[in-house]
Amino acid sequence: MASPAGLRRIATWNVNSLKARLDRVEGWLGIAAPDVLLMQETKLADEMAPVMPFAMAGYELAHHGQGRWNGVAIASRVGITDVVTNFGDGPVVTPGVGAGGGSRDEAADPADDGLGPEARMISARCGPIRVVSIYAPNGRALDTPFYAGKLAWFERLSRWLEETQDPADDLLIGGDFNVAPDDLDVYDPGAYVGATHVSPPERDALARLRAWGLLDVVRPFHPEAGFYTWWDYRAGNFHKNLGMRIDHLYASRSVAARVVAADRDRDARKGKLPSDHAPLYVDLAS
DNA sequence: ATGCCATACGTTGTATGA
Repeated sequence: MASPAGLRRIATWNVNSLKARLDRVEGWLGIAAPDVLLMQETKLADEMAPVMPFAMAGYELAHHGQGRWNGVAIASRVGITDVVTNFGDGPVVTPGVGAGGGSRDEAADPADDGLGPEARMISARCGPIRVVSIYAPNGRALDTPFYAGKLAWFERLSRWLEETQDPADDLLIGGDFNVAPDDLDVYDPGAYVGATHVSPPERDALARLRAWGLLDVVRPFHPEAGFYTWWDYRAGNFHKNLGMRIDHLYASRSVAARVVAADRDRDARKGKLPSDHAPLYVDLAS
């Protein structure tokens, strides 16, 4: 009799280019041995996704990218089925715009570079649960259309959950939310007054996700200050632990009840040419 | 020391990141 699919560890990592980081990601798979790895900022087109290197490591790879910016992926060694990208909205076709161009709709998508909608969401069933890998927009500054676009993107995420998912099911959503939910998640809250990542509307967007039926499954295991997932490359901020906790793993109640440990791997942020984010992971009871 | 920015695209620099 086959044992149930062994899903013990789920991780998320903003790799800041999967092409540039492939060796480090492969190395980390060998060290941390996650069963599922959610990735963000792969910065690859789908046809450039490193399917074979992941296969050699024992993982199937589902990738949703656009090329130069953004890009999200799921690697799994417990199966990948029922993949959904971009909330199932599919490619956006602007009516009346031919190959020769046409006016861009800045209000609808301020970051639209003409290469299609930004690749910021991919979801799949991996063994017994559905996972979602997300890369929320940065927002840049509060008085820009990019900030409004960030809030609209979170609304789209909430609406997708509300319309297509059931909080009673086994679900985990992880990634780079680009929001620090609490002042404890910022090295210097005073330095971030009036900035993105900490504004009440952004924090409300995360609260709406929790209200739908998701729980932060990392913070309960690490209530301490200074538990960050991102550090600016510049000014030795990593080495001074001047960072923010903006990567998160949120789980439905049934999954959250099975989480027995959570941590981030600061070692993966060390050394030459690291990502500016550390991987974050949870362990589930069998 | 964990050690003082990195990515892609492209060209002598620009956009982006958070």
